[in-house]
Amino acid sequence: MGLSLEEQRVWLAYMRVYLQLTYEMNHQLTRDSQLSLADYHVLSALRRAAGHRLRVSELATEIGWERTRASHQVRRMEKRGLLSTEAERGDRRAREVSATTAGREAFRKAAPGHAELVRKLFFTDLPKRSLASLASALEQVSATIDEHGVLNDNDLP
Amino acid sequence: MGLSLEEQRVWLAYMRVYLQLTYEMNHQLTRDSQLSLADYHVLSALRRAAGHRLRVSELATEIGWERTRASHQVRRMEKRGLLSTEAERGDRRAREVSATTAGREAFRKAAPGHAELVRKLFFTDLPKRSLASLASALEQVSATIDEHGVLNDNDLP
DNA sequence: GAAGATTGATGAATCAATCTTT
DNA sequence: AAAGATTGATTCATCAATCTTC
Repeated sequence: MGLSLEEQRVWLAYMRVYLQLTYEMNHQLTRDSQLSLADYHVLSALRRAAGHRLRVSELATEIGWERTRASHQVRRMEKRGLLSTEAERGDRRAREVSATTAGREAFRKAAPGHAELVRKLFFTDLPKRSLASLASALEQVSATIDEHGVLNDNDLP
Repeated sequence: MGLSLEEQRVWLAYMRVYLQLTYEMNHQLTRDSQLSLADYHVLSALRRAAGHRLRVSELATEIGWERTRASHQVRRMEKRGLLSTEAERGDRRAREVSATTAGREAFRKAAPGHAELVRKLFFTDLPKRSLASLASALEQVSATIDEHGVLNDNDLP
């Protein structure tokens, strides 16, 4: 059940990066723009999405949140004028979320500072030759979580 | 300023793992034990610490939090009987935090389930031969953040 | 009844202001 | 005044309960 020594080493390093980086990203964003890290995740997911729109539940899955959290976040961002929503034609249970002009503009303004932070804190001292293997390792982990994770787990008994 | 294509690939994968894994860890812990992920971080940091005790600000640094967050968290955990604190001899401004017997016991009970989740979601499909390079890459990133990050940045002008 | 989503209450995180000891 | 830490107010996250459309 326990982790091997080498796995423990990986895990401790991962946790350190995760904890430090979360703080730094959130701090930089709230200081230099009017966006929180949560806001940024939402706008970033919408920008990557086909048609630049997502259902609330798709948005939640994309960001690794529960629906209820996404719902609250969307409501608050809508109130601030960053998002707009409308009922989906064909299935009026679903709501489609998209960024307003103001939302896209806020993201556009915040993106360079965020990217600069990422470059500075994550990539500065990382040798170029290690990028490919790092990418495949992380992609593998992400795939494993997709398969075995519990978020949006619609398995039957 | 922008990231290269390969860097973008690494970053997207990192963010996906970070978002998914945070949710899964927190969910598993709160479901199977009486500890939140934040509680677990605190108890884990104390267990690793020399003498199994840390000042509030050391604890904060270790977990990547601001002092104020650590202070609130310690107060709540003390109320629940998981931690105890005492003024440091020699410098009475500082408070030393340590886990109570109940706190250590709660951690001991929660640890196997947490480790099992980590093994399942992170390491299952990760080839053994990629562990060493993954560890050095993450350790390098952590060192970079230590150097360039803003958390507990005591630089002079 | 199930899928998609929202609401309301409670506990947690963040920011600014404050307190105490050095 | 600076270092170490806490407090109080506001915003955010989480859980359980509910609503609406299929």
